[in-house]
Amino acid sequence: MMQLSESLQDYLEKILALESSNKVARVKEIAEAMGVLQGSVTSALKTLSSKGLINYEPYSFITLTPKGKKLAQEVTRRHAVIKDFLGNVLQLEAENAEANACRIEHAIDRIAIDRLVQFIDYLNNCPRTGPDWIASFTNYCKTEAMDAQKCKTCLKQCKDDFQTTD
Amino acid sequence: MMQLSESLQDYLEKILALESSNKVARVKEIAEAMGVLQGSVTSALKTLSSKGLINYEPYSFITLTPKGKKLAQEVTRRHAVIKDFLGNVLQLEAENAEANACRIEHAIDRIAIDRLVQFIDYLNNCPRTGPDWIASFTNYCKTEAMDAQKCKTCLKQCKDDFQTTD
DNA sequence: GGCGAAAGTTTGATATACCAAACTTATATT
DNA sequence: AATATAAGTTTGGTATATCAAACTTTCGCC
Repeated sequence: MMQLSESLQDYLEKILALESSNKVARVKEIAEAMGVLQGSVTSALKTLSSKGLINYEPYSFITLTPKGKKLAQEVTRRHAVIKDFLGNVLQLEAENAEANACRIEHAIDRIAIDRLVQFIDYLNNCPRTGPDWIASFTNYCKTEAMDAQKCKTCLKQCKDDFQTTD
Repeated sequence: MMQLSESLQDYLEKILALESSNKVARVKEIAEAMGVLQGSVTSALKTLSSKGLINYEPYSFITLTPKGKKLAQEVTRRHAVIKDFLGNVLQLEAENAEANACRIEHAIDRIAIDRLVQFIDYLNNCPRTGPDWIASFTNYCKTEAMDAQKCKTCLKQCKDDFQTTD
């Protein structure tokens, strides 16, 4: 499709978020969300507009075109998937998961994201893993040890749980 | 520590690889490895040299300083961990795992990488998961279905395997 | 309606990273 | 040792993304 710079992808993402909450986006809000000055936003908006991704007239509000919205949603989805993995699988703190997701969303391609979605799904729903396996991973992160006896008990519990809820 | 641009981190990474195989790195080889022209390499080398990360004299070969080597090894480790996860856990094709790792290595921080290492380790060694669980995930990716009966069999097999190898 | 503040834009500057092409140095061969 | 060629460097230019500060437009309020 169209290869946008990381920066422009970020602008689209913020514009979508503002559009979702406020109907439209304004330069000042985008600048605050991006942590840049308003002048930088105006430059970016011109570029996005020239690529047909936003509706932009000087001194007016900003909305996404259908094309821009689709792209913004893709970026937002990548962000959400990665944050989910980092926060709910790796059990990173929310702030850290967010910070890493912001960067990784630009570095990962469609094939990898789609597979990651499948992985998270499988991990959550396979009876051999699921939420209690993730909890046991969290515990492992604290203790750094695997104990054969504990594993045996854990495994038995896991099997019993699945058989009874069957 | 010192925040290097993605590009300079890539240069360090390539220089380490060349140093490992050839003792020293040369401009031409770095240019080939990076996919840029030699003139671009010379510019980057000056910057790396000014930051005390490489030993560089015009028209001579290049080696890493201890500081540069440490940084290069960190980048290389991040790369290897991510490639391992993408290739051996998510089961992406080697080329795709490599391409994504090249980009993600610059986007992920130490906390996330360290946790990912723990996760891969736990996934490989926990009796509830391990290589056969990953194989069952790979199979799931093809079929996109979870079957309670299959799960029951899979879980029983998993438990039996662990008990006998105990 | 006019005016002041807030919002938005423009301009000129900086920094990074790259290329193309001219130029310099090193080397390899005879 | 001379010279052609390969390797390395320099120069000038492009593109992106940002800031600071001057400038313009819009909008609310009296």
